[in-house]
Amino acid sequence: MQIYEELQARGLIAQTTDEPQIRELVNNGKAKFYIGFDCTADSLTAGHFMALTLMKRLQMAGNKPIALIGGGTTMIGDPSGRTDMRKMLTKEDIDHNAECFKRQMERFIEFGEDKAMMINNADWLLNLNYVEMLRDVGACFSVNNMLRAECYKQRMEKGLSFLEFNYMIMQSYDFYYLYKNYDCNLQFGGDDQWSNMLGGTELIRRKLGKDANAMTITLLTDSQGKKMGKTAGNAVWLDPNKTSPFEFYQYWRNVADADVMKCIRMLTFIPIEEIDAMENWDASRINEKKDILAYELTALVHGNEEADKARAASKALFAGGGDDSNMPTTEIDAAEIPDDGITIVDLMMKCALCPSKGEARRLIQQGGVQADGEKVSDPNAKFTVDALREGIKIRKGKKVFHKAIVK
RNA sequence: GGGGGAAUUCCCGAGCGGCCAAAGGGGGCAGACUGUAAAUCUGUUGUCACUGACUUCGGUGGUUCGAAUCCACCUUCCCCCA
Repeated sequence: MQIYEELQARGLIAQTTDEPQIRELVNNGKAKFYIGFDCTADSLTAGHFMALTLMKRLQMAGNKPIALIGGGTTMIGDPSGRTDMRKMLTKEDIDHNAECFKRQMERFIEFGEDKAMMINNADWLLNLNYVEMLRDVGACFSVNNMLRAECYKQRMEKGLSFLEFNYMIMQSYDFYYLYKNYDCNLQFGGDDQWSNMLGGTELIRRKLGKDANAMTITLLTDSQGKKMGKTAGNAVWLDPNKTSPFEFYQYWRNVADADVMKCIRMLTFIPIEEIDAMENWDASRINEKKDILAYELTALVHGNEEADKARAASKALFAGGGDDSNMPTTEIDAAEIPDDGITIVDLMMKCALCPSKGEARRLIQQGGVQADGEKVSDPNAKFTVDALREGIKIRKGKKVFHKAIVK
């Protein structure tokens, strides 16, 4: 099976400009494609992960990826799919974020001569001269068409600033620039980027009379239609300091039944044939599938060693017994504990298990807290320094485990 | 440039000068049921020294015994006209 067919089989392809052409390029390793990443935060997220795997897949098939860091476009802010304006980031923030992105990508994709490239669009966008730029490409955009674009639809109701309106032009300019200077003939991106990407192919056609192509990847949504890669509104980060490998593992371990196979297909590198075989597994093996998904992804992002640890910690906690040495742990200084012991509420605060004492109390009153396997029902229950020397396992709710230990 | 309207807690959104820590919904968290799933039901959802106190309704002042609510100015956003 060739790469394009594989992408199809994995359900990754959403829209394409010219399918036969793209297929031809990609399958013969002749594609030089780019994917843009706007650096709105200091870490990539699970949402970017699919784009990274796509780059890797195509790279393995002999194509050349360009990772475009959006140091310039982030100055504008993409309004696609948003109902409100993004917070404006300072130049310094953006530079810092771009640097973080770079480090994370390097761990995942091979960069270097003849391999993959990493470029920052700040290099050309920030030096553009307004009038020159307008005369150069401004005439190639029809405001009438832009206003019809799907990506602005939501904002037409709530209001769209001129700043953001220009995002599409910047992104189009990127593609044009890369096409001219780097022979980049393809752009890939999330399906929400479709209109921005078409802006680029259109610009290239008008300016150079050449055809460039664009293809979007299916957005990873759960069975409820919500974007995946978020918990309670917070992103699942690829940076281990922001989302620990254990949490990362747990996120995927906890996906809904209905979403497991989809995630395995779209995100892992397990061969299609094996995945097809998994589809026929007995329903009772559903948890096995979730474990595979979680393990594979954790290993890809954090390495096998961390994935092993996360899996071991998970097994120890949920399957009972076993090794708990990988449980998230807070070390407390003995001096911080009063002579007659620390209350469970304070202890939970120390471990950052809840944002306020009130919430800790409520949790306890509702029976959601256990210490070393025993339900704690009194918010004033105390633990002495001696008891804590051995370490106490606190369990919050069903899934959050934490060890507190005095050193 | 002219006219009109809006800003409330994580989000949407109700709110009579005192009975407002502020309805309702969503989301979150916890409990029950389960399989670390989904669905469902229940509780809960500003902070703390928690039968009490304190801080919150875009900002700053003011009126009042008392202001989310009234007034002035400012900021931001939306709509209509140019």
